[in-house]
Amino acid sequence: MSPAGNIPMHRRLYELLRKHITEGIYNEGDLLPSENELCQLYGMTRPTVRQALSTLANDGYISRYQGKGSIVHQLPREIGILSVSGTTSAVGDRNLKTRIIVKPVIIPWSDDFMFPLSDLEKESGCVYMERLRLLDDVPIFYDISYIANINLPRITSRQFEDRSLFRILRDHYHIEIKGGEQRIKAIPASPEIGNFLDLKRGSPLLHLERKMITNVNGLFLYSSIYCNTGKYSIYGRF
Amino acid sequence: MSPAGNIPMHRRLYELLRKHITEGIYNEGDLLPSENELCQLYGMTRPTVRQALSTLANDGYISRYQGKGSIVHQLPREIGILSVSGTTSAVGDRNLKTRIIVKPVIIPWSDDFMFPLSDLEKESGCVYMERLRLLDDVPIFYDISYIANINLPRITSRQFEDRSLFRILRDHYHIEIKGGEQRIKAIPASPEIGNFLDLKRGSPLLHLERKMITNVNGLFLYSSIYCNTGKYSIYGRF
DNA sequence: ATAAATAACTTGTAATTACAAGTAAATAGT
DNA sequence: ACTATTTACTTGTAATTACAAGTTATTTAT
Repeated sequence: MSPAGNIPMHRRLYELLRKHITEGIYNEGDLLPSENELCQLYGMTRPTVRQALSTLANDGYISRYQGKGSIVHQLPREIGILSVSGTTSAVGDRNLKTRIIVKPVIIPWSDDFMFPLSDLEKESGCVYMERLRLLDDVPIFYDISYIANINLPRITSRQFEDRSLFRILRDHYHIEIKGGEQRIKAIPASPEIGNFLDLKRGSPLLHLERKMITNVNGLFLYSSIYCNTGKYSIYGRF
Repeated sequence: MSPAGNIPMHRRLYELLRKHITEGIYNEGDLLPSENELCQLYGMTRPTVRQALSTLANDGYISRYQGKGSIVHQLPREIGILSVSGTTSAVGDRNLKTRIIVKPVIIPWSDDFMFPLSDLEKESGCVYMERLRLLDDVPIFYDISYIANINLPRITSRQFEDRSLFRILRDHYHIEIKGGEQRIKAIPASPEIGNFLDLKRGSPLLHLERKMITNVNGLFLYSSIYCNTGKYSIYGRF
């Protein structure tokens, strides 16, 4: 393996192993090939292999034990960056649908926005959209997205049906989510939100406010997510 | 700096910088000294320094930017491993109180425990306790803890008032939390829980089920946390 | 047969070298 | 005064070497 395509070798190995783990080539509890074996297999040196394994461990895909090796974990499936774990059975990608409630429009930012905004963001205006996400045809997430309109040509005319916002940002604008912060609350369902999520008014609802950091300096992705956790839980590692 | 005390150099640098960040020697937005400067300052080489900075970045204390440097973040205060961010003002350690509802007792594990248990855990029995945690004299967390009774002499007779369970485990048993997993739900308050948290029956309540991994092999700490998020939010980074 | 010592693995730590790529400030040219 | 270029600095990537430390299976001695 050589550093072609401008993508670093450790990143390529990370993606490859991650794919093998998520696709089930390695299963829960399996030992990954040793560092030296990976070096031979993919023609790279130990620091490079170790960097890939270190990232995998940070992301929770493996645990590394001195003298023993790297053990594989099977994480729950993810929706966007949110993980859900069903109370009954595992969640597969197949059953996930997205319905657009408000197509992307450019609006001014609200004065009392949930996160502080930079001057650049305020000047640029806000790309706004609302989406409903269903699992097994049951509405789970009501997702309101905000992103500053900085170098996002033709964003309002893109096809968002059944495609992740994250994927569109990555494929068309080379924007990737690198991390972020969030606040979590339990709130009573308002009549409007309750209507979308099939919940009675006042039913407990999970509310997340998130600010996501991208690889583009000064560009952040914000979302306000209402989540019906009656059947599924939000799952996370720390 | 030499690898004395059997603690690796990169770890020592990590702890030092972390201390400087949490104590406010570096503030939000500050640039850390460059990698080469840190090398000179502490007499180590770049890979070692980079390993320390990499861990700091993973733990959310800094963000690293190619060509620019490492920028410091001031994280919100933490209660145990849970971060809370107030809707009004910052949360200080001073206002935090703990009230014991059920003193530590040894009981058998429930048959339908929230996480699967190992045979060793089942045989060992369960140290059980219930605590109420208050912020500014307002009850915020109702915390039910479970831990397998493996090598925990005299655990039921320890003083838990106003002291963190984490600190007791660390100070008396050399047990440290290394990570874990959690499920988050919004639920309606039951009369009992509502009574402790000053909430009407049916009010939205945040419920967390957590399994925490320790440095002791096979020993896990479980907790079921009910959280009144009316005034404060659970805060997290990812 | 059992137990202790050994050997052969595994990952962890650390120094060294070299260059690539991104950022920001100083400089030179208009 | 402004713009473009250069320069100096930052972190990122990658190979190489050496040894330490933990785990496991094998071998050896009892």
